[in-house]
Amino acid sequence: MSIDAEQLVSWYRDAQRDLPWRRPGVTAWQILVSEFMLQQTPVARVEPIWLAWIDRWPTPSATAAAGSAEVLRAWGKLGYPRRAKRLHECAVVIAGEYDDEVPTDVETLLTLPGIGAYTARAVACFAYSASVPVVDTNVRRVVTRVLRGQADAPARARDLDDVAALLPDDATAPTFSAALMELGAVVCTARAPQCGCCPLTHCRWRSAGYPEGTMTRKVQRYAGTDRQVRGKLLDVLRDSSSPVTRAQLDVAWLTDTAQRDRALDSLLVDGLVEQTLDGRFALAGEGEIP
DNA sequence: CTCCGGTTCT
DNA sequence: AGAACTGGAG
Repeated sequence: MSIDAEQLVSWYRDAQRDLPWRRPGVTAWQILVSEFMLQQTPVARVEPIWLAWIDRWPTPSATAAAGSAEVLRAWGKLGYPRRAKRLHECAVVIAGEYDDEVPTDVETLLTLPGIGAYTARAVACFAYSASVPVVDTNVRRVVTRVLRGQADAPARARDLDDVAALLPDDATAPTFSAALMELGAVVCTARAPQCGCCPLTHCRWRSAGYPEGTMTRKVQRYAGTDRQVRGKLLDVLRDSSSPVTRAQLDVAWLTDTAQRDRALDSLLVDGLVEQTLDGRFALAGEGEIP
């Protein structure tokens, strides 16, 4: 059981989106930055921020030198700001321990902050053309449908090996991986798949008559959660170039004071916010000398 | 397994 | 009102 690499790759060569991090001349670090930003975040929202970001900080050392507070500010409202902190930490390590060059092997990449199983392989594959399986939610969905005939399925430890077995045994492997992700992103989508535009001639899901998915997803609310409160608190800190008082933070969320306190505490624990000696609050690294 | 943003589309 | 979005870490 496999996926026709020829069909998929030739479709990709013609139909791929013109994304800025896919253009020639983009460095491994800049691809790494795009992968951090794309974690759980749609392409359309990442694009403008990535363009401004690499123009301002094109290298790990430039990013490290900027300081974590400025990096958190530039991250803006992209979401999951812990990613920004980890990206800055990543820059510090690469600049300091790897001579400003992104490591090429998956094992080393996995040791860096914010880089997990997906991002390590995405960087190795897309930045260094390594023939490694790149498995994100899109790839998992495509493989589940085409090869297993199910609309969706939970992630399994086997997924990595299964996708590795699908890779063509030649130099087109990285393109095949990009194409698999692209197919999941624009054709074989979660909600309204465009099967009429699918380049694959064999698909078990189609043969089976598109059976419904059975996965019960968790609701992941946002309004009224601690995450929203954390966002409100960070809004205040991003907009201030100097530390703010507790009272200035308190007005950001008056609905539930216990929740507000819990949110602020979690930001301190995550290292996104720091308290100054006089008891005020600031973005982490605000006081550092750039 | 849970938590962690914020926007957009349906 | 839900769901989806190129995940990682505790």
